[in-house]
Amino acid sequence: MQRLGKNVRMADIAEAAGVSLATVGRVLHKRGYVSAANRARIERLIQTAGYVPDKLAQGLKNRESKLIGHLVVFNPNMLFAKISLAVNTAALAQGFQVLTMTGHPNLDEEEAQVRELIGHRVDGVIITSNTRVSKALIRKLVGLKIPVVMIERTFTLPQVDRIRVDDRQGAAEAVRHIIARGHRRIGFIGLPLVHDVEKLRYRGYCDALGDAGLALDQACTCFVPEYSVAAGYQATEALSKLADPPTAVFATSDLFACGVLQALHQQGRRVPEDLALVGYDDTLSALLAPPITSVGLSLEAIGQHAIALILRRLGDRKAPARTVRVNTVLIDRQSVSTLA
Amino acid sequence: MQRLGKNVRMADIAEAAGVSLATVGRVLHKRGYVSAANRARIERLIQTAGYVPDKLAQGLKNRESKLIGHLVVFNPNMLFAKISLAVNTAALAQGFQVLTMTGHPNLDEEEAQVRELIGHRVDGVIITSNTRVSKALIRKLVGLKIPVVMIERTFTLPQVDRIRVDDRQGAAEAVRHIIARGHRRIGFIGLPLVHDVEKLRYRGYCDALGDAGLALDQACTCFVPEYSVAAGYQATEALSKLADPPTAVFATSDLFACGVLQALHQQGRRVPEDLALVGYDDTLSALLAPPITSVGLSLEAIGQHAIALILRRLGDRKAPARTVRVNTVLIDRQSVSTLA
DNA sequence: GCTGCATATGTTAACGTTAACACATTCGAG
DNA sequence: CTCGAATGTGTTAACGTTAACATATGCAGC
Repeated sequence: MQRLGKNVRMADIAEAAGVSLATVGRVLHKRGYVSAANRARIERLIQTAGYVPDKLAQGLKNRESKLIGHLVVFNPNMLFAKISLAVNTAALAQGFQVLTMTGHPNLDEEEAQVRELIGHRVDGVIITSNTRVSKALIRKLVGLKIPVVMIERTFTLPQVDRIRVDDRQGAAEAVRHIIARGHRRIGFIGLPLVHDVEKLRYRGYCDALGDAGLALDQACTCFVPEYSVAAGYQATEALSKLADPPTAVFATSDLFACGVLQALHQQGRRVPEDLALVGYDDTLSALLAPPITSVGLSLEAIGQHAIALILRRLGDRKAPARTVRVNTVLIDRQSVSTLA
Repeated sequence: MQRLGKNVRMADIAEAAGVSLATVGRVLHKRGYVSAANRARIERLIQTAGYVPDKLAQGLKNRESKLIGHLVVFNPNMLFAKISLAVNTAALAQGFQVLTMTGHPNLDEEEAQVRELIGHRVDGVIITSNTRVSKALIRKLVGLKIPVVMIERTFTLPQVDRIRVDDRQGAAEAVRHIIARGHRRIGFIGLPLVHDVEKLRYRGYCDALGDAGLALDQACTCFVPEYSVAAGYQATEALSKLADPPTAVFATSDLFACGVLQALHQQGRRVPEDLALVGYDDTLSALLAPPITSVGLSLEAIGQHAIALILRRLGDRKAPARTVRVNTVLIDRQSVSTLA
């Protein structure tokens, strides 16, 4: 039966068992009637021959590839790599594989990547926040009836589901934690408010200050151009130079927290003694010296929801767009000192 | 021509252009004769209709999926995520997509993952060092004539190509760098020598000491059970308690370096003033306070070689096994002080 | 001894692409 | 004007799987 160096086919099993393709198919799909004797024989043959169904043929016939596309850009703190991992894991649990496109897409490449996914006839596409993928391109996918899920992207599109992290609440919780330890002047490091996600984190920061009756001091808020260590470093230097510098800093990314620590190290100051520090995304915070309190995202939940949303839409292609909210978890690592 | 919500097929193009499938095929493959008029018309139709060839059908016919499997386990420092990224990028440049399996495989799962890849009829499989994938399973792939490339795994198997990083040289260079700055007692933190990769790094450490005429002091070498921050922390505490503690430490992973920094922070000591430190893999070192000198791996080279080896074997399935060596790059970040 | 249903199996036409093959037409060289 | 390239196009049989349809036997109920 073994055709040298070739994959075993249903036909090979059928021949060896002396039955037709259909009977083998019935055993494989556990559907329809097969005599006990034949079933046993076929199952044994499948085992010993190491038959594995050809997903290409299955896909061609069934019009489904069991492949899901994931558009994402990895960044230095590898948050998106972790999301990618979560997506992969959740997909695998449902019998899907993930094609991850991690480009740095100029707008041409972006289009090429989507074409690539369409070519592979992916059953769904997940688009994460830090890609540029345009509405037009998403509409193209929708037009092809390919379910699309966006993670942490803010615009809405008919028949496109979304996953949003409750960043406002997450940030507020972090800042409340700082306030509870007695801090009154709390610095903020984040991206300009043109980024919706960042807007939410900033609002959460404001919420917490407001709830505690603390005034928002513009001098304490640093808006930097990009997620990077260097940006955190520079922001910290700026904050240090203030006449009345903050005693604590809330950073909207662990990358910023790294920069804060580097700046402090340079100045010979320490966390938490000289400055309290809380980061965001919990990607690096456990690794730093000292380990930093940070706001963790529920990555597994994100992955599972992404797959679940695709599955749902695979069942009902014209279901109304749904937005799933995912919460955050404050992970306390003692980088916030208690102030007198 | 548009069949609502369905992908455009060659047949649709052919019909619209008033030609046969074969003619469209000739345009698509740029092969054979097509009249200029027809060519232009067909090309335009392909454009406007947004035709994308079905890789499932192509794969079924051509017995190639344009998919490459990658077996890997992501670890906390995300080194393997970065390798994964490099592999993806290199694959894409050659028209391949990557199916990444990032399990924490008990030996059953491992088998299931490989079956999954076989099911998708991957054109090749890349296996990275930190998986458990057994020889038996690899032999199965070889039996199916699927090219296999192993990254940083040490055993040899006929028709299985390998990529090895020149860890011995990389470690030696790092330690020589430390010695050049005047250090004489240099600690070592690494895994037990049962791991071949670690064995090489340890040998490199010994090489450098030997070349400099320095004695190897067993007391300065810490073999810890796993790559982790905690292990680095504990090793540092142990080294600190020595009567004659080292003035520098070479760690075989940036994760260890993180632990070293945490331990020093705890003790109120500083890098590089109180201890020189060099890490390995350059995954985290740039983010730490202070940034740490580390041995970088040529990730892009690893990715490109992996794909190139698969391509080569796709051309000649019974080519003899080849091992490609990839070098390292010492990235100096001033975490090694100059001793008197 | 039918009828009808449960059981058991086989045949065949897709799915979208490719490539081998066949069949035209044109044109230049002899 | 005829032969053989060169040019241009069409037909068809795979690739491996699925599912609709067809067929056949045995047996219970009447």
